[in-house]
Amino acid sequence: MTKILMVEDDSELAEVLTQYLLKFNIEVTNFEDPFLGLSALKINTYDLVILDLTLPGMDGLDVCKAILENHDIPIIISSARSDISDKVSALQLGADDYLPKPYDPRELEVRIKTILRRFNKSIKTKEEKKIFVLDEEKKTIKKNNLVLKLTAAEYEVLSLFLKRVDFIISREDIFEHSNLLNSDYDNVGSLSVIINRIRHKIEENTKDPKYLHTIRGMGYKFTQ
Amino acid sequence: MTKILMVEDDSELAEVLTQYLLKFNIEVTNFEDPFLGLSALKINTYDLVILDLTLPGMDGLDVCKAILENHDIPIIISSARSDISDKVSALQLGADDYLPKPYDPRELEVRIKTILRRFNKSIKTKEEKKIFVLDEEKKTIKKNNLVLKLTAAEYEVLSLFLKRVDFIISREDIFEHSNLLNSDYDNVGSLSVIINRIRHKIEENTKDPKYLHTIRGMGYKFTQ
DNA sequence: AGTCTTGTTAAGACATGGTTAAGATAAAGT
DNA sequence: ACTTTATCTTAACCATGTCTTAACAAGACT
Repeated sequence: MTKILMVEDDSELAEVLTQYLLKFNIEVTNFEDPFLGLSALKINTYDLVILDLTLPGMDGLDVCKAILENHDIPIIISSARSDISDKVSALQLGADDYLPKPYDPRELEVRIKTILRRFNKSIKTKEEKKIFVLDEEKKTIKKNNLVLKLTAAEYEVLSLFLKRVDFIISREDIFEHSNLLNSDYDNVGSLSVIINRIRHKIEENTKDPKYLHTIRGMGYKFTQ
Repeated sequence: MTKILMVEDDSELAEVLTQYLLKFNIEVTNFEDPFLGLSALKINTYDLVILDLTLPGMDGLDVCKAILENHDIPIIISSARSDISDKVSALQLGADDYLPKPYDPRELEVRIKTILRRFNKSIKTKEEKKIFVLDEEKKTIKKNNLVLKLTAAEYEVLSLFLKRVDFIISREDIFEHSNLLNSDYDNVGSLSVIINRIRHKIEENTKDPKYLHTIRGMGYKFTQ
């Protein structure tokens, strides 16, 4: 979960952005008062700051400077002023991006991700990247939030793959971990038929699978 | 001196920017043809790429993708199109910034500096940047965080090299430590074919290998 | 009975590793 | 410097084992 500190006095806008970003597993905490924001930064850890420059009664750039002096955290400046000298001075001061209002929330979202990608390459907004979701209780597997229509054996096999994403699973392993399939280690032929059927349900092009890969001589591997 | 590779088919604009950025100790090399730019990137080292999206007769995003696949270099997209979906897809692809034309050269200058500031910082933080990473559990080898598509025999051989970086390994040794390859010490010919195939997957220029070196009369040596 | 699911089979598609031969390259000999 | 020789590279091809897939059979469930 990515955590963001926002300093924005327009509470309505803040709420809209908070709701929007939440969809992408980004948690926003807003402070209308920049000093409250500054002290929150000292207590909690955040991944990024979104700072409104056009704060009433004070210079947002000073706040920006104050943050940078004490923290190594990326800052995105958001401002109603869009003239070039503002942009230049904010970025020169150390901000990482400058978004003139009004902006599209989608742009904010990708810019956040772009900056965090560089800042810390290991920030993987994991949840949103999951195309396949296994629900063991309901015994369903969703692809892009759509429940796949799988038979019992297909579910059994695919769920095993989902529990061991990126690992090579041998045919024997699949038989071992599945109580449905005939535990005859000989009939590997039937397994390729099941794999084939699964592929037809989850892949766009079964000839060139995106998710369920064959590792020749070893078994299969699932990649999200 | 900061070196920048620019791909821009408007030669007039390119000239203006080159002159402007030179004042700030930034050297710009422009290529009107993106493929020339791509090959220049392989030969020389640059600190950043400025890529014009609206290239005639081709998709600039493909160029962007091609660059990112082979290089870890910041990219600023410059485009005459300013609609949100273009921005979003470019940034999602891995670009570091998106500047809609026309823009002020001053803004370009500070954005270059902003990105390089972060980029250099993030390089400093990652202690060891291993280019090749072997994951014996998953039976994968990554080059720059990208999983290489290797066959069983190729994996076997390359993983041996990765375990003995900087050591000369004789052909016999390779056969000994690999259970896949025919243990006929005579058929050294087939090994050079495998080496060749590995080189094609990991080297930029197989004629002048950066990693997998031939030690004539002795064997091979791998260097990270 | 009718439908759905799983297993069997067999043809053939495919990837892989090996073979070969021509050519490139480097070292050694003259 | 030149030729010779040994060594290595590389493209093209082939044999082989592996995997896919369609069609069908057998069984299970409704």
